[in-house]
Amino acid sequence: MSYSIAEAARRSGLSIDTLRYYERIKLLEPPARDTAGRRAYSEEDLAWLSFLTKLRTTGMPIRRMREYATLRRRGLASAGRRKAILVEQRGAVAERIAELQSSLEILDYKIDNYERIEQGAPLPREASA
Amino acid sequence: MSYSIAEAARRSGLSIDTLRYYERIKLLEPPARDTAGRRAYSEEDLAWLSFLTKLRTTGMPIRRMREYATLRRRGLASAGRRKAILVEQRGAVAERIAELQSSLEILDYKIDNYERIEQGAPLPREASA
DNA sequence: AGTTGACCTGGAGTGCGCTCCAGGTCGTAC
DNA sequence: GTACGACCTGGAGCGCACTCCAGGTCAACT
Repeated sequence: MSYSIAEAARRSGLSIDTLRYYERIKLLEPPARDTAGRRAYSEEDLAWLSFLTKLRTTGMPIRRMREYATLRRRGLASAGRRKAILVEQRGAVAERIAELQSSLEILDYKIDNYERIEQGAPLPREASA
Repeated sequence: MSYSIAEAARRSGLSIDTLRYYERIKLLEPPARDTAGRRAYSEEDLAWLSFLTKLRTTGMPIRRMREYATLRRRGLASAGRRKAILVEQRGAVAERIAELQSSLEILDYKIDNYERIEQGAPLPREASA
């Protein structure tokens, strides 16, 4: 079974333009083509795309995904370096989560202040609100 | 007490260029000037800058921060709308945390696979690794 | 009086990650 | 045989958040 670019876009959640863009910048290996020269994505292509979109969600820059993609093409021998990239990214994600959690507290605090203002309480000392 | 732009940069963690940029785009009210026309940031300016950098950490786009900054200039009457912005941002941050947490799990799973490969285990079925 | 260094302005340039466009080719439906 | 719609290519354009630069002013130090 293979998929047109429109289908691949639908399934991956990426736009058609983005799929072609990812191919240009070598995030994707060029998919097969049908007799008319149109792209025909395989299940495997879609699995890779799905993984890529997950990496993107982690905030990994395209440059780094490209590195990973290149290593992947080199096969098993590159497994160690691919793992290292994922481990590094896991660290970055954990840090970002911590950062967001602490900014959540700040937001809560500020929102609280606004609620007190609504209830007619005095303004907080700091004027940065 | 007031601070030179270099001091303000050091204290806020922003670059001098970014401070001038934020002023240009109206995220900051123009700070006072000394007799030579150089910017002199007040404590209050720094407090606002510190809050801005926190909003930035939450991933709030500058456009939205500008909106907040504009409302702030309107004073107490705008408190409700400012609160709404913060509440919305809190929601966005919570969502982003959830997203990152689920991608952490995916990373863990992938890293696990690589560890099994290192131990000579068979490759996972899916080829997207 | 001259040099230094921090600052000033207006404007151009950068890297990222897409997104859009013009002009063209195919296969299918009428 | 022609109209349509999906696809193709190469390349330009865009929004974001800075970052850098040239050319100039000013106060302080030697």
